Amino acid sequence: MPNLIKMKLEDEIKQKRPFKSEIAKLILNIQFTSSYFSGIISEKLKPFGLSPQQYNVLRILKGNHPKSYCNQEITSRMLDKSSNATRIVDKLVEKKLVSRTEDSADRRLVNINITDTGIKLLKEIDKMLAEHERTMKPFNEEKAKLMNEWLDELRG
Amino acid sequence: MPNLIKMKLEDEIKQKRPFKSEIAKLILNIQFTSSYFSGIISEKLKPFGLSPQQYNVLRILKGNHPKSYCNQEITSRMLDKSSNATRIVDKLVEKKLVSRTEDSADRRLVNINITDTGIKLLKEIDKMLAEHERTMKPFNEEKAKLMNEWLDELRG
DNA sequence: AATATATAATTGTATATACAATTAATATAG
DNA sequence: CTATATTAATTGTATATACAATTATATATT
Repeated sequence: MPNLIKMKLEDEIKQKRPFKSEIAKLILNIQFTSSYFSGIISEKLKPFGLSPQQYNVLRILKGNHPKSYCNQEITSRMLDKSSNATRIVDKLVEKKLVSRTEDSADRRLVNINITDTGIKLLKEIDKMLAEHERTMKPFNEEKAKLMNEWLDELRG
Repeated sequence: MPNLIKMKLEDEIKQKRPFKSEIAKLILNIQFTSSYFSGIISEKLKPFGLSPQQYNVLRILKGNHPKSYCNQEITSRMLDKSSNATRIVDKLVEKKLVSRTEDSADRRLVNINITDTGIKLLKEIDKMLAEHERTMKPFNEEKAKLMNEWLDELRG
């Protein structure tokens, strides 16, 4: 039901009293909407055996392919700054989607590359996501652009 | 640094290529902004010994005080639908912020109430949060209202 | 060059989350 | 009225997260 019709935040979380302010409501709404999309994305990724975080890291690495990124370069590009890149990369190495090599110039660093298998998997996932987007209700690009600016401002 | 000046999402996650669309960017921006606020809120709650989820549940219960809510009524009102209300309530009971009583009419249900200690703690937290809001850069209420509508639409 | 400081990654550990399995009580069907 | 299905909460368990501690290497200081 929540997916089919537009529902106000108050209805989704069954809040009775009005919010103290639109901004107070906005913070909750952002958290709720984020969790809503995480749920959907996580569900869509399940058949591919990836968690949203693993997918995020794979995309970061593909964005720099064929060059590598070290651990901290990945961390600084992740959506969730507090997560542990080492362990996420562990999982991706297990699945042979990325490879690790020690940096010869600075041996503290470890260079991480996406493999061909990883690139192929990402292509499949992107195809699936594009398909999914087609089934979504269209949302105005101009509105999205404004919202992006306002979200940046809200954090600023 | 990210807290002091307005920074675009691309800079925050050091993305080089432009996004495929404003909407694709928006989904990421919502997740990033949500994680940003969660971090702040979680930090602010730490001195009170509460996690964001525990705080969320306390507020839900206060919203219905002096009446109780059962487990599923709490779950349906939580921001994150997939979390386990039983365990969060466990923690709150340990801290004597809520109490549990078996429902006499339907013994499958457990009625959960916020205690006086819980209400007092929430008052302190609200005071602290109001103080924090005063130090925040003001954000236009009208913009916030529009964003709330658009977020609802985006999920719809 | 030896020592201290800083940086990068990993590891340890407690807590939280996702989700299936279980238990207990109630509602429904034959 | 008994058997079955449904509902509510709890428990089990694997995985993920937060964050401190550790290890290894590099840089800076005397």
